[in-house]
Amino acid sequence: MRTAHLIQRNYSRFVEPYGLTMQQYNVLRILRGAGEAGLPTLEIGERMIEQTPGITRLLDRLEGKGMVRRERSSNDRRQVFCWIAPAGLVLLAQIDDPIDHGGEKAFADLKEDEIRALIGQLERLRQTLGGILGLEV
Amino acid sequence: MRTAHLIQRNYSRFVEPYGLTMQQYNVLRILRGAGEAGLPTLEIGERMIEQTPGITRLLDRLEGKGMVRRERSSNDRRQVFCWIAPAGLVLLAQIDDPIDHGGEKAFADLKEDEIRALIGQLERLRQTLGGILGLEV
DNA sequence: GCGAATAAATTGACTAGTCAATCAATGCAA
DNA sequence: TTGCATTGATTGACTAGTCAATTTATTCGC
Repeated sequence: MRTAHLIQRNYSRFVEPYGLTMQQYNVLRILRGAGEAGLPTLEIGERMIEQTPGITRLLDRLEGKGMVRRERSSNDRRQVFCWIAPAGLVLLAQIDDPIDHGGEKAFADLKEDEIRALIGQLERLRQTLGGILGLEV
Repeated sequence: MRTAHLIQRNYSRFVEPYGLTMQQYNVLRILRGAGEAGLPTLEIGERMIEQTPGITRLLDRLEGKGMVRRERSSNDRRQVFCWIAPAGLVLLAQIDDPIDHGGEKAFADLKEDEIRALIGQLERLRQTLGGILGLEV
């Protein structure tokens, strides 16, 4: 948990100058990945670590900044679809390089196969925890 | 970060029935460890993951529940010393066993030496990150 | 011994994460 | 086809984490 906290802070340095939090950055990345199709609100939540009520408010803020567009689906009027707005794409394009570079530096001390081992062990841990908690991981 | 989040949730299950959050539980553990001597506010913060302004408010809530006692130091009147209150000790005594047991279950799938390797790699990662961010780890 | 720098703690304002409750739309079953 | 459960999303109320600014007390240099 200490390590996760430091990683969070490390990445935050790169997105905060652009007025984004890590979570907001994450949502934008997910929406960029979804492309023209967009995504319903709760599906964004499923791809993040977070619980659903938080997603709505995250999107509120991003919409307020003009980074995201939302529209109630005419197909199933319970759903609200979300798209990344052009301003969001421009912003991401600026952040992509520095943040990737910053991430590499953090892991520079670990060898390729150590990183793989680390990921594997964390995955097994999540598997166990997911079973205990009855959640997807 | 996903794994850390699940671990947090796993432990939360055990402390929330007692009206505590994980961070509050953590503070109580630290204060129990400090014993009769108590600890100044910011030293508690240093032993946690958190930044200082959050500690004050954490302690406000714990004091409100009668779990913590605070007193301005007569020695250096800038400092506020904190102690765990008797009610806090009683509460911890109830939680200790279930939470330790719950923690063991989470790591049951990893072998002893895998856990050691995991800890070592996370430590090296924190070392690197601490250097980059200019923080203690 | 005085004034400036420093240290400990707090407050304000914000974002985020959580649970419980609510609301509207949809689907299903008799 | 009407009533009831389910689903998608939101709101309210709370805890937590962060930064910037502030308050109060101490220390250091001269």
